[in-house]
Amino acid sequence: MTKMDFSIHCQSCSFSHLCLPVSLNDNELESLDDIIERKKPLQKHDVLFSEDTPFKSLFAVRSGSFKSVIRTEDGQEQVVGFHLPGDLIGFDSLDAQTHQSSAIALETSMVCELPYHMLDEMAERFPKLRKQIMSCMSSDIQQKHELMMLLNKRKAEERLLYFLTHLSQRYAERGFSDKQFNLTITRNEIGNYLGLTIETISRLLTRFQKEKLITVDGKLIEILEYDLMLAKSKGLHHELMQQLAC
Amino acid sequence: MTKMDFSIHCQSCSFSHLCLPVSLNDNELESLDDIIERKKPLQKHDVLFSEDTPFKSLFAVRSGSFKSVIRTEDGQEQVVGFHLPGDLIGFDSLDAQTHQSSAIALETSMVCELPYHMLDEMAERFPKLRKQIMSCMSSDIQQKHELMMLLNKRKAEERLLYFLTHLSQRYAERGFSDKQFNLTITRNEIGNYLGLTIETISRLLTRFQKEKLITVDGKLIEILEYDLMLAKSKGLHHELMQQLAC
DNA sequence: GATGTTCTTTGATCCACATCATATCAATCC
DNA sequence: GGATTGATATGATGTGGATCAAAGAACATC
Repeated sequence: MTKMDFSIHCQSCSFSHLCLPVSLNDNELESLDDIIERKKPLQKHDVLFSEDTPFKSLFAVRSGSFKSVIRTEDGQEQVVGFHLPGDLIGFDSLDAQTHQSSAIALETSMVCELPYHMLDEMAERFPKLRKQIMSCMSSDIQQKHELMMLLNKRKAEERLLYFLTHLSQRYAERGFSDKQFNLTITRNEIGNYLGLTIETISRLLTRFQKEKLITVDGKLIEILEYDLMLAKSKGLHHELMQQLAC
Repeated sequence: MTKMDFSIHCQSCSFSHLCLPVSLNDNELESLDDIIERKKPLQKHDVLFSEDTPFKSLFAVRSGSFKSVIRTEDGQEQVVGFHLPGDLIGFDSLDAQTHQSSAIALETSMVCELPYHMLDEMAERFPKLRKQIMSCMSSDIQQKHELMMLLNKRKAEERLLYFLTHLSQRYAERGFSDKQFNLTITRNEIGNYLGLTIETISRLLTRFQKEKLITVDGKLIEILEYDLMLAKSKGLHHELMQQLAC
């Protein structure tokens, strides 16, 4: 046997509303499910693919979490994204022979492998699938635009608050606890992603705690003031204060 | 007559090697050409679409140049891209009812309008077109990753050198003069894109000129030391120097 | 249970770039 | 021609977060 069965199918996957199955009917879903290869679990730090792996598949996160990183010519590393269950990984490599980034498990995780040529063939037959793939890529681009704004215009405090509220929101979408969660992402990785040092992240987290926005206990984060954090992350806090003053 | 004819077709367009027509055969190209609407020219500062324009088409730049900007809730503007002939605009909005960014002409420019639902329908019939659209989006994402690295890891000098060399390279791909060109982009827009102030851009440009990397005469830029600039933009300069010393 | 190792916290210092202020220059409009 | 406006340049000053340094915590290994 060459293909193992790790038994969960799209039809019963609790993240299908965020993944490609969205909007497919039973028939289409079954076809999609047929081409998906369930891989065996990856352990923390395991490399799903790296920048020299030939590109032949996209991956959907089934459980756990991943980071995507690119490596620069002078050997530095840049985290370009974090992936939660239901997310698709690999959209940056459709025009290349090999992957253009590396994907690394942040904890014990499972993925579904979607052979790209089969997916493409299905996209021909199923307009809704085609539309969904395009939508995913589109919102990926959109999110990168927001990130550019964050990195160019926002200061450390706002960046980290954006990160925390955004992560909270993504947990909520997945039915996880969104006000209290365990970070599988290290402070180092957060800093790398947000263009800040680990020291700055650490200082801010303790400050947020003093300000009663969150509580921190190692990797366990509790969000206490979501709305305020969200407002602050958008630099709207000062304007709100001004409005109150007027 | 509802549709004006501005007469240049894909078959004779000198940027087709960068645009969707790449890899299409004559037959396919003709079908593509049929769905394209040539619009009348836009003047500098004209808005091709903005964030409240209903999304129904992608646009290909036929001549001139554009910037894409997003607006934040607190009213700031973020430039997220510059578009030259052959580039496609609008990939960030495929999953939305309205455009998710604004596109503004930087000079007198022309575009081809590609109604999305017709393009999608063609993507069903022509695998190569489908592949090309996906490739375009994919390299868009990839480029955004590179940009994240630039904004997070590089200092002002390296960012601007990247911008200049990258622009030069894009001009070269289009058969334009790549060592001497007129910036249709203002220093303000460059700064906004790179997360720097206009003063920093101005100071760096004069410094680069003193260092004999470029000459600047208002909007006219001449690249004198492309290779050196490229190396410096990647932070490789110091290592090169070290290697020479060893 | 001692001993590296990796991750995090906290403090002191520094610097690249922002900010502020003013000057220059070119284009446009009465 | 003079006035107005927008883009650019350049100097003086300030600051947010990097960098440097050192010490805890948490975790793994034997």
